[in-house]
Amino acid sequence: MEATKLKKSKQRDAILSFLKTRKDHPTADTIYENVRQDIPNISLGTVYRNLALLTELGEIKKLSFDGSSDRYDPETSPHCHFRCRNCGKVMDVEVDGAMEDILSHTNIPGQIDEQITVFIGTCEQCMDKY
Amino acid sequence: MEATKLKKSKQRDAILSFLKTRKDHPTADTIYENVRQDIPNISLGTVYRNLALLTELGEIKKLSFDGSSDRYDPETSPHCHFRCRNCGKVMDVEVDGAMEDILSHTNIPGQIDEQITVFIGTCEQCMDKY
DNA sequence: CCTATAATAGTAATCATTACTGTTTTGATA
DNA sequence: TATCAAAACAGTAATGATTACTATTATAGG
Repeated sequence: MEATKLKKSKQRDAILSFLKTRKDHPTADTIYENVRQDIPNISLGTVYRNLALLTELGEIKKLSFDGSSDRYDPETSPHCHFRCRNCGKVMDVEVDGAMEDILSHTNIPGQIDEQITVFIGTCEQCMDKY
Repeated sequence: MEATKLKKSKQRDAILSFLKTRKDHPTADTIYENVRQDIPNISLGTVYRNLALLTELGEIKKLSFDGSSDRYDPETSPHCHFRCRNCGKVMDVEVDGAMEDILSHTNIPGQIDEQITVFIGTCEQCMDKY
């Protein structure tokens, strides 16, 4: 399996630089709608293909949640997320040190590459509403 | 919103009791194929509807992963999972104490109902293969 | 038994994502 | 700068898991 040579594309650049302006983990469709402001005839397939490629290259992270579209995160350093089950919002969560601790408590056979932690609940704004 | 009165159904009982025999977190389709041995004309929609109902009742847990079908877990006490990115297998992981620790390291605004932790990597069997 | 309604089987629809196809862009080389 | 293979693209069709719909059947209270 030969490593295929990467060629630059303005579509990919636009997708990545748009994502870097956002802290709200947008979906492929949101990215599409926004990048379309600059590149009107970009196709949704191109957005998906480049998001997959960027994820593979480790430049971004893909976040999957129950029952909703995948989201994309420009922040690749280890951190975890909080998701509001009322409004669907996804926020970053700091967990200084705790991520390493958890590994010392487990006994998993095999090799661990990645750890995903998501807190599910109700965000402040949605708490205030009801 | 009136609480609708639950009526028993042999389909739901069969789904739940089948799931309780398994430790491998089967998908809706696997559950369907197995329950079909006993109830040949059960429909896939019935399986999905009852899995959703049982999840809502808190009798089982639904597990969502990137790129694959949802899985269902008869074990409702807090624990986390390991997923092999090679073969897709999902295993239970013990994390005595560590789950509580992580919360003390975070500072989330809002109310937390649930914490999901998944380790991604390569399982022992798949490591041996290559 | 009667009746209201929960639950069902079977099928159709939805929706996010991926695959396909013919065209355009990129970049290495002459 | 002209040539050429491969990467990337736009546009569209296909996929696959899940949900919604509809007419029928099963459940349970009076």
